[in-house]
Amino acid sequence: MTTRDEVAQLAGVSASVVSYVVNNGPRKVSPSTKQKVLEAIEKLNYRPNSIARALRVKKTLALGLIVPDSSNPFFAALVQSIEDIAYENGYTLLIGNASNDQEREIDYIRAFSERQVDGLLLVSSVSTTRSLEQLQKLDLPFVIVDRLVDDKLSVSTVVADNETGGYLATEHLLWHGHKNIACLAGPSDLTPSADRYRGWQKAMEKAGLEASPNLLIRSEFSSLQGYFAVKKLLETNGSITALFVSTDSQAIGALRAVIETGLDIPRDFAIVSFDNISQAAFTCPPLSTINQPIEQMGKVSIEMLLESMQNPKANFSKQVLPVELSIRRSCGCKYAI
Amino acid sequence: MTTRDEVAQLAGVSASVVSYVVNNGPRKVSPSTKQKVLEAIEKLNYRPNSIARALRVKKTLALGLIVPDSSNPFFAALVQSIEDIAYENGYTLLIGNASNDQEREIDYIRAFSERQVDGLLLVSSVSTTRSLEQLQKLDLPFVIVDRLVDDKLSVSTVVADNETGGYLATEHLLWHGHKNIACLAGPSDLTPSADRYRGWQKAMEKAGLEASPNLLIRSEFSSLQGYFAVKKLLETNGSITALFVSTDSQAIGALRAVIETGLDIPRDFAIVSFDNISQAAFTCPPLSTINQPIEQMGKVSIEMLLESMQNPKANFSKQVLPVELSIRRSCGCKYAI
DNA sequence: TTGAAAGCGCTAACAC
DNA sequence: GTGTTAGCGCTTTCAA
Repeated sequence: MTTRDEVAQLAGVSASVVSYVVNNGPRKVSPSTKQKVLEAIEKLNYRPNSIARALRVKKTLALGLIVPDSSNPFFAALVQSIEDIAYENGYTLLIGNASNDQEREIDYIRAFSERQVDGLLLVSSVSTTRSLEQLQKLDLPFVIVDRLVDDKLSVSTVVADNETGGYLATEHLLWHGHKNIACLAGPSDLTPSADRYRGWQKAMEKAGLEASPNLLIRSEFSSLQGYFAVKKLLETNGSITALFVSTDSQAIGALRAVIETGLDIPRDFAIVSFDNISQAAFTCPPLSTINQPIEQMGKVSIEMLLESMQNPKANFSKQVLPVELSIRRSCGCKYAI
Repeated sequence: MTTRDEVAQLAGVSASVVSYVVNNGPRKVSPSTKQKVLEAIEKLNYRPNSIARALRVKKTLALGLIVPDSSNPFFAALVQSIEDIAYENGYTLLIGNASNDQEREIDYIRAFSERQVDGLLLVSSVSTTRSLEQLQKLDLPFVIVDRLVDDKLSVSTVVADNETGGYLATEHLLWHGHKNIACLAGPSDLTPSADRYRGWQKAMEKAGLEASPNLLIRSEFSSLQGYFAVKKLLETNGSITALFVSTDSQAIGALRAVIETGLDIPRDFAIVSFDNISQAAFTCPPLSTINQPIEQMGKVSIEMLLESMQNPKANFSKQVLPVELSIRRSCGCKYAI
């Protein structure tokens, strides 16, 4: 690797001048010397060492992102959207897959902070509290994504309006005339899961129906677990005619479980789920689902992070992004895609 | 941020001793001083600055990974498996999504090398040649994943046995009695796509059938593009009864296109695809597909990279990983999942 | 318009 | 067993 000093030597100038031309500043250099430097850079194929630069200026232009499961389509889409905006802003993304493991998550927080990332985006695997403790004593700008934290804490968060989403989904199922509407929720310690569940509950109660415990089942956020959960539900409860599922991933398994019992969707059984991942348009039947503005979520997250990087611990904000029902076929509506 | 010098001062020792206890070497320190240092570290909540360390030792313990589209389920799975092994080995992953854009890919190569990653894993978006030029003059260990390069080049690669996969898939369709077997390939400049296509071609020819151009269609690697391509194919060619699709993503769209024409799969029409992403088990009907050993691919890639990091430009290797047919329902076989 | 020099936080070779 | 010191490659202030 060639260094700045070698360039300086070849160009016959001092090291600082090389720096000025590489960074276009902070001082001006005469066109002729600039030319010489540029030629030397070209000739030696010089590339500035950003590690050395980072040490000096105390900025790495790197951001950390930790997610529970990067191959889950929802997170994959979120990661992509975040990566995109990071790239636009000249930042590089360090990615950590916590694999739904709290220890690993905390490990990554530490590793990324040691690597001096300028900011951190975190989607917690389990509860956010322990990671929060870790982060608080780290003096590292961060924002919590897709997880709600105690309102009293001075922590920036961005989430979708999960409760409203659960409500809208259930309401739509009620509108189709269903009364026995079950809910397939996710793990209870994740706030999106809890909020979507609450939305279902409220819609049921508003309609004068009981959100009874035996209408509620839970599973991890995967198609396979969704499949098993619904399979079991249908074996024990034959009167159910509709289901609100807390993620599209689970719904993909749910569809299969329902179909295997010989029921036709949507004729005999309706499903509305949540997320609107791109696969939702290609299930059979296509999923009616609550659209989560994934791109916007990524965009807002980074914007908030950059904001709090400029204004360290000044202001924090809690953003709740709107959701809407995206109608396809699984709910019983007539129109396709 | 507290630094090593502050720790040294509080513990009443020299800076090097702090270094020795933090790194468990290279020199021994007496238990008592070690204790003092540890206490100071604890008290000040000291975290070593790995940027400074990297500058000194010329190792960042960071690896770069560039993929064409991180939200594509296949790449998402690949990224996850690579991240996992990187983590096990104490490396952090910088991730770059090229968005199928050659310029952006090259941009990332440059950015990652400036960041002094210890090694790079690349899945090219378009042709690998331009990126290869860039990499060659960079003196950065790298391995090309899921793309073949000219055998004569001293470049390490790991790919699945795509041609055999295409052959096996088509052979299975032939075994089911199909004769008019079309092929939905991917972009022709990507080697996996070209190789899978060749597998189809060879199987057809071996069976004495013509791999005629009007049995071949192409689309990008997405469900939506797969859908459009097959839709068009079926409109213009009514005699086709089976289809080999070069990726599961495309096949998900293909399934839908076929079903919309009123045909039943697998009764009237059979499909075998490629990749065996986790979603393939949940389509309807579930996809029979060529299993690509994604985890192993990640594992082997990193191993090869670590190898060539230790042995700079000494030896390179070209690994071809075996594939196998994973039978579900879309091909016409009777057994499920 | 440019050069010299200090120093970012760390490691490790050289002293003792 | 421990302290001192010379850098790693860079930015930027201080001088000229």
